[in-house]
Amino acid sequence: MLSPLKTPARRGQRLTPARQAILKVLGRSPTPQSPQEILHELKKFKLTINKTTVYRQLESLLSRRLIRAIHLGERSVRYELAHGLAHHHHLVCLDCGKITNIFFPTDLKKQEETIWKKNKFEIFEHSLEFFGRCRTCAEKLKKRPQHKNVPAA
Amino acid sequence: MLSPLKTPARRGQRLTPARQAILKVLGRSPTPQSPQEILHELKKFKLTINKTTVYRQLESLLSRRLIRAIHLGERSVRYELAHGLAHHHHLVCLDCGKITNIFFPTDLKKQEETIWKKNKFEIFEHSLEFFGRCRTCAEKLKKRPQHKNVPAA
DNA sequence: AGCTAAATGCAACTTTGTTGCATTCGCAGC
DNA sequence: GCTGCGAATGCAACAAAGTTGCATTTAGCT
Repeated sequence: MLSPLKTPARRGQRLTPARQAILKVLGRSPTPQSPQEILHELKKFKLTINKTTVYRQLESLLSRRLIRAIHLGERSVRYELAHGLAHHHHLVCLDCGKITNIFFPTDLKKQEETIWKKNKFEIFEHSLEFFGRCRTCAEKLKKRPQHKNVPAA
Repeated sequence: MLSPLKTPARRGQRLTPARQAILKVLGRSPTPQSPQEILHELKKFKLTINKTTVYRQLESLLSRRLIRAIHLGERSVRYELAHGLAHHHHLVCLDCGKITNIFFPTDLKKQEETIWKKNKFEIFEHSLEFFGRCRTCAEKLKKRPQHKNVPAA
């Protein structure tokens, strides 16, 4: 994360090409994108945007709740449009890294209430991600039984 | 994560001072620790262990399922003993960064079954973390209404 | 005690994200 | 449409976190 901005409240006032392009990239992507991936996508649009700008725009968009940060256990954080999709979670394949969105009602309301009662901890959001092996990798495994990221216990 | 080891299967064969010390640090800590924190703790034991060794041991311990990796939206991954505590989740205060373990039955079995049926995605593990504000920070806020990491929408 | 491969330390390196500062540009007011 | 202000950008240098190659040490076997 970037450190606090000098004038955080004023950020995100202008509709600049960089901001538009980043939103466009995120809008087109079905799954959350890392800063590196965004940078890479921007080049396809023939827009060479400096990485500093990308990081700063992502922070601005995040602080205004236009995008959400997703943590899938990688070095980079991923981002997705906050209002692009209904509330959902992610499946992460530990073999190929593929990310899939899943939509189903996770009724955590009761549990969030319990936490509030027990711990007096006020919950703003939660993160629920599933890690495992996707169908494609499972089929490959049948043919050639070997995989890289999931060593035996 | 480190790239695949040359001989991953053979790692973790010896009981070395470094391995013992890292397990001791994790065993003493109530909440998951980052590599930096582990490194810092080790110094308290008058053990100066190289960061490379720490990263390699953590990977070895992880691959043997002696520890678990926890991702709380920071740059670093955190680790905790795999068998130290029953299955649990975490509360992360966005104001002060405090981490709390919570133990309650999250019945995600049905949902994991649904995912298997629908997506043919085999789940090995899940990650459920709650982000918000702890009691202490909430009380501070009453006195001096200001906080840093949770800008208004 | 000697052997061998696992484990370690070190330095150099890569990747990812950050900061300071000079310059450019969106846009509100004229 | 011009102008001025401050937001936004680019660049280069920096910082933090993690990785690699390789020479050396050491745990655990015989």
